[in-house]
Amino acid sequence: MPATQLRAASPTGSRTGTREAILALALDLLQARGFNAFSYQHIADRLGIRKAAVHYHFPTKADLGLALVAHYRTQFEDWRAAQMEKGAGPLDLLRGYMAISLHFLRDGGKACPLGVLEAEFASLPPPLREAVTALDTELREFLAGVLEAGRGAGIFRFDGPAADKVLVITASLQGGLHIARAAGARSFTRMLRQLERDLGITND
Amino acid sequence: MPATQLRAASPTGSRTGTREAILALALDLLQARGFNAFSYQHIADRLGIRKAAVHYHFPTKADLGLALVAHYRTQFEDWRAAQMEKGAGPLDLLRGYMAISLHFLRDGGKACPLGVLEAEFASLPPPLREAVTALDTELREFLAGVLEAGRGAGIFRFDGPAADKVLVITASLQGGLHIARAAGARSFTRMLRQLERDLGITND
DNA sequence: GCATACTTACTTACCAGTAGGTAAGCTCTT
DNA sequence: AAGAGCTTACCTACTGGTAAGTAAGTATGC
Repeated sequence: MPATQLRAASPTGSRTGTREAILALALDLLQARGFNAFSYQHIADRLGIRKAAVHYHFPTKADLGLALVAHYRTQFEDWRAAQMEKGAGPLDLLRGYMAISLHFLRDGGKACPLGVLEAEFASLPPPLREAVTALDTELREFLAGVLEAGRGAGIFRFDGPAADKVLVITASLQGGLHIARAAGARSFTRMLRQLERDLGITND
Repeated sequence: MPATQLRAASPTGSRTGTREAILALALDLLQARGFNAFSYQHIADRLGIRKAAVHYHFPTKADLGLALVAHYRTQFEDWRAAQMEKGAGPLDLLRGYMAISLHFLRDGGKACPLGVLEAEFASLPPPLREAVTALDTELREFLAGVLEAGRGAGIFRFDGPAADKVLVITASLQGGLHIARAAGARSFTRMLRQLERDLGITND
């Protein structure tokens, strides 16, 4: 899509920004309701455009899902780059990652995009499944590095491989966001505190 | 539902067992695909009956969802009663609970019914939401008791309130079952081992 | 500098399929 | 005779997706 690149490069080229508006709204709907629980019609209605306009930008729902994963991946990469630039340590990185989840929860009870897609995994188009698996792996590898570095620096304390510990932490965060919808937001903040205790982090 | 009680009480009263077959299949579909991802038509097709027959037993999908939660609750109560009868200790109970999750995963990559319903919480009929919250609370209270008893007996070792630790464990189990679909079944068994390590359980 | 050719970003109008749900009738057992 | 347990036939709403058309902008050749 050379035209898209052109628009992205030159601000004057983007007259409406419809594509970006669809992506932002769809990510919201995905996190708040799930991939199978929103339709092109919902997006069109809330954006004041026609359904076919959504299909123009994202021909099939699989295309939209793929773009959503790519969009979320970009957001994560930007966050990671910003953290690295300001020299964030393992504790900053872990707490920053937790803060992202907490922000989701407070923003209308949203969940992690990957957690939502994994919950609906069986009904996802195969290409979307592969994209989810790939990003999921990337996030876990990043966090495993954070955990290992933190343990080496004496900031975290835990038994077993960091690759196993990261599974507990990401599963807790994703599952905890879902549980918080039924059990209340406090359940999630209490869970976060417990996750820190389980890493030997002593709170002031 | 007097008819249900009658059929359940007197085996001769149940000629076909259609109601039970619907419940069993619907629970399967719920765990494997999600509440919004199966339809009355799916159930009817796989059971060799008509869609209206499903509506006869469960007029609306909310009714079916409510029955599903009640059904799962009964299964849990039966399991708990059986464990209590054979004098299971905290470690048996915790591992038994983990084994249920592992059994779900191996039975076609199914997830915890409550975890699935919580992931779709926003699109659930309000009565169903309340039933989910109630059962979720019950399960957590049970497990918190197990954790506290185990800590008192020197079997488990963890910091903080058992009510917080149970949030980490249930969120891990529910989230871990979803993640396993994208990351593979091994990720779940490794996560289970880490959960045990985080409780100070030393494996042979 | 102006017409021609083409692209972008939509709209209107439609499609087949499926969703949940209902009313009326049939059949078998008690 | 009555009711439980269905079936047939239907309804409306909505799903993802497509075809055809159009207004507005951009690029190119002369």
